[in-house]
Order: sequence, then structure tokens, then C-alpha cells
Amino acid sequence: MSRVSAARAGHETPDYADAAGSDLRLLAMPGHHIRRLQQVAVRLFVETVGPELTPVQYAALVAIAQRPGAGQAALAALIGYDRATIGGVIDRLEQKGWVERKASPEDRRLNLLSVTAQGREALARATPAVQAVQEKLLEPLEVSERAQFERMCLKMLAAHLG
Amino acid sequence: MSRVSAARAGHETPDYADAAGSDLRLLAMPGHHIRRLQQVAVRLFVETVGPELTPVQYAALVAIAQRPGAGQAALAALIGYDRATIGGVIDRLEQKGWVERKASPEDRRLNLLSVTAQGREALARATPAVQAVQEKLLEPLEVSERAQFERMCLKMLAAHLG
DNA sequence: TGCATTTCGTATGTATACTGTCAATCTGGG
DNA sequence: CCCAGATTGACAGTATACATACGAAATGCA
Repeated sequence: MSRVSAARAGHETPDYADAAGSDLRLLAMPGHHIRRLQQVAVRLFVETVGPELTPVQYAALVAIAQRPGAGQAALAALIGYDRATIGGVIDRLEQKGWVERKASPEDRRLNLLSVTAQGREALARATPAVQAVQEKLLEPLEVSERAQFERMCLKMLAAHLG
Repeated sequence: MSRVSAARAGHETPDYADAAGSDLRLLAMPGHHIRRLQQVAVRLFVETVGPELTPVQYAALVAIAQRPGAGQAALAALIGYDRATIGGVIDRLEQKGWVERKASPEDRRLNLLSVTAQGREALARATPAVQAVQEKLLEPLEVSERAQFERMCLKMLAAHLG
């Protein structure tokens, strides 16, 4: 009800209030549902964590913190983003003073990435809220279903990403 | 291996090849997995259906075909897009000659939407491939798991979208 | 060693997404 | 009938996503 995008999208009951009754063929479309779940996840993230850090920026920050000294391409491979996209993400993290780019002495094509002290603080500050987002997201499921859902996601990703 | 983005993202084994062995905290993140699944779904869609029609454009076309005479806001509510996004989607469908905008006589704010004959043909042409995408997407799961996955997605969407 | 191939980061162009804002328009209450 | 408030579609601005292409730089192989 008080949901943000619900207000913008209008209150015309969408196809999920009574999934059985609707004849919208989109209902048998896992691709469509995954898209909408993604939207829900992002909205929950912004509502819970705040606008300072996007889901993508958080993932990048975690990955850089765990693999300091990686180049942008390696980072992109790690979290599944495109080389062309990661540049802008790093730009914005760098502007906030949370990440640093340093030229590599051995391979001058590489931007060695590292998290600053401020970046580490921001990460520590955001992490509890990020955990809360994951719980909220799965909350509608039974406890036993949550692990199942995770397992199925990983199974599909492993198969499709090789 | 021959996967498109795998080549672009680099061959540095990502976190899904051996989910158990990696210490990347992103692994306990359903939000992150949903994002990656969405990427996989879009890639499968483009590979299978072709570049003429995006997933979003297909969903819009289906919705307009089923609710002719709806305005853009009603359409957005139906498929869960933003009012600001749907305008551009309709623009591109209109450029292809698959959708028409007509001013409503009763309410001059509304753009009444309808699918053209060509649009209906494009829809009929694309639909089998779109079905194939859904099957490919769920293929890594056991047959019994596929319905479960769908059910869980709908459960979460119903709860979060009210 | 020399050069074709590959890789890296960047830039460009297209397509979602969503926030905020605006003019035009409709609606309800007085 | 008139005006306050809500709705509609458009637009600007920001942030993913990805294909393509480019220069710089590293690599491999003859």
C-alpha cells in the first residue's frame, strides 16, 4: 500500500493479487517473475540501506575488499558485471572516497583497486542493513523454503554460467 | 564456455563454479542471485528470440494485446513498470509499427494503446521462442522443483507487492 | 626478435529502471 | 460553476546493463 512504486504505477490491482483469476499469460513466465523480484529486491535495498549505496556498489565494495589489488576486469568477472559497466560503478565509489584506483607497475593496463579506510567504514555501516534486506526478501517464504529457494537459484546459476 | 558474457567477463572462475569453496560473502545473498538470474534470463531471451524484441517490449506487447484501450499508466501497473519507463518502451514499439497511441476522446490525458496487425504477427512469431526461453531457464532444476520455484516467486511477489 | 593476437580500460549508443518535476487535464466539494 | 487536489504523460537526471569499437599494452608464437 504505502509502497513507493505502487503509488507511481497506480493502484489498478496488478496480476499478483489474484494470480489464479487473471488470464495474463505473463503469469507462466519465470523470466518475468525474476524481473519483478529483482525490482522488489532493489526497492527493499534502497529503503533499508539508504540511497548512499546501491546494490551494485555494495557488491563491488565487498568484492574489492576481499580481493584487493584486482583489476576491473577481474572484479567484473567475480561479481558478474560487464567490463563496460564496472567503470562507472568504480567512478562513483571513487568519488565517494571509498575506493582507489592505482596503476599497476607490472601491467600498465590494469587499475589496481583497493578499499579506503572510509570505504571499510561505509561497508561496516551498511552490512547489517544489507543482511536485513535479504531476510525481508525471503520473509514471505516458510523457513524451510528459504534454503530451497537459495539452492535452486545457485543450481540455475551454476548451470547457466558454467 | 561459449557463453557471451563469460568471454567478456573473463575466465577467472567466478563464485558459482564451486560455491562451497568460495568465501565471497555475496554467496548468502538472494538479492545478488536474483540479479544474476535476471541477467541470465535476459541473455537467454536475446539469444533465443532475437534482438528485434526485448523482454520488456514483449511483456508490454502481450499486455496491450490483452487490454486494448488502456492508458500508459494502467499498462505500467499491469506489468509492473514505472510510468517514466513505459513511455520509451511504447516509443520503440510504435517506431516498429507494432503499437498505436490514440488520444482518448473522454479523457484527453490518456494515450489509448492498441496492437497493430503487424504487432500481432510479431507477437505470434516471438511467442514460441519466448516459451522456449522459460523452459531453458528452469532446465537445470528437477521437474518437481520447477513448479516449486514458480510458486515461491509468486508467493514473494504477492507479499511484497500487496 | 617481430608481429599477430589478446586483454585492459574507456567511450559511444541503446535499453531499462526510478526519482523528481511539470503542464495539461480531470474530479470532487462547496 | 470554481477551485484544490489528484492523475496522466513527458522530460531531465542518475544508475545499471550490454554490444561494439578503440588505443594502449602485454603475450605468444614463428
